[in-house]
Amino acid sequence: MVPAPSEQHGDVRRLVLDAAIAIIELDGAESLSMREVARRAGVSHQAPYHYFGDRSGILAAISEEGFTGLAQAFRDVHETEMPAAKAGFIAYLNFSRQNVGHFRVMFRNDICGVSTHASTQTAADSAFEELRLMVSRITGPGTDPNKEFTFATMLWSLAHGLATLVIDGPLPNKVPPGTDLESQIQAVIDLSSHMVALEVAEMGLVSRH
Amino acid sequence: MVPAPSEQHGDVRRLVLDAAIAIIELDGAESLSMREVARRAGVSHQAPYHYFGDRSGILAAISEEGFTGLAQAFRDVHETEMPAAKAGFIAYLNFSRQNVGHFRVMFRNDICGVSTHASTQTAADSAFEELRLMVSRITGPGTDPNKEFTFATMLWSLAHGLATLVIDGPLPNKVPPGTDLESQIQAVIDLSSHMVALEVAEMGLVSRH
DNA sequence: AGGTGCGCTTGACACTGTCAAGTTGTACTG
DNA sequence: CAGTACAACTTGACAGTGTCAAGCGCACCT
Repeated sequence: MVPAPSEQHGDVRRLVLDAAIAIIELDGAESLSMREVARRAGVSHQAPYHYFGDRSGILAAISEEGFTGLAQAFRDVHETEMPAAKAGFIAYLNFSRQNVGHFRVMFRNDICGVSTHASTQTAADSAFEELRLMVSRITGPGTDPNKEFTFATMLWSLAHGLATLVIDGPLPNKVPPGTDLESQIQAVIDLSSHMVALEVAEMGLVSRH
Repeated sequence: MVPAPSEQHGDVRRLVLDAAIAIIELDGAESLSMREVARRAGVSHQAPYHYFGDRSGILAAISEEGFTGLAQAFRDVHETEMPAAKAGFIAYLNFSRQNVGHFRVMFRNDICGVSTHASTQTAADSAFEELRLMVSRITGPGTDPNKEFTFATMLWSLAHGLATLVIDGPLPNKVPPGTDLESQIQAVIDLSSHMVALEVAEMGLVSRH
């Protein structure tokens, strides 16, 4: 079949990518099939291979896009007036819930392609660097880099754990009656921010001494 | 081919399950193939179906086993003399790292089978109940149930995030030179426990007032 | 002795990822 | 303006996959 002339061309790559993201969002990366992607994008079963090489290529492209977006989300945190930790949590949760397709791929080392696709690797590094910058704003200047890394990992774990439990985990089913998921997420973020603030305050006291 | 008489029978189910867990541990749930499982277990390509119905059945069985194990790990926390929060973190991390195959399936709602397989559901519920009990030991008696749930979710997020970042995420590649993964994990756990203790202490002060 | 059913087996089918080899339009060279 | 090179797809083929259907052997009851 000849390519439909109704479609402005050059978009095929984007069409394919969006179809893939939609499938992952609906059914998980597990059931991402190149042929289904092609069908959704309205192209031959081989067109996706033209742009992405193979299945891992399409996943790498998705996670590259995701890491770029996450880095931007981290940068945007600097603009808010909220405490940095709280703004960071909210940014992470928002990003993950608004980009479920990307998120499901990005943090799965087996399929995200950071170790196999250089451009994905760079995008991931850049997101991580933004995280580091954000954390150094939270802990304040002059913090020991090693301590800072530990702190960053802790914050990251907290945000990442909550996001994955919400998106792919059992949390939505576990919300007690009388409240809803949204307010529980808010409550966890508030509690976490408060707790982090306590820790930062104590770190300040200790280091001042 | 006639079943090999060398194999003591009745073990086939276990053989199949272990083969599946091994595959998931090596290559992720993504690439769990029923036929490969059968090959590893040394049975026909249809034998796994006899015991587990279909692919989702085998995954459900794995996560059921996982949740049962996790519940036990939580129960064992009561025996230690460590602060409960710290012991809980360590238990969660140890469980996840020693049962990577199980863990990779348990917290993926799309494949774990909690919503489709009743026995998996019960096992998951029991693990969650143990978590709740553990948390109530941390926050102390008489805490508002809603607040307690929020606290539980926060602790769970922290532990779960760290575990997933370590097992399937980019953390192992990000450890700064001069330290190793193990000591960084320890440091994050220590920091987290300390921070949680600060929060609990403040909660106590506030409620006392 | 004859049936019943569990614990597997082989066989078949539609579907998958991927390699190989066209086909078409477009851009650029001579 | 013919020629050619190349990107952007296409169709075709192949081995491997999940799953349905049906068959076989053996233990156990009646």
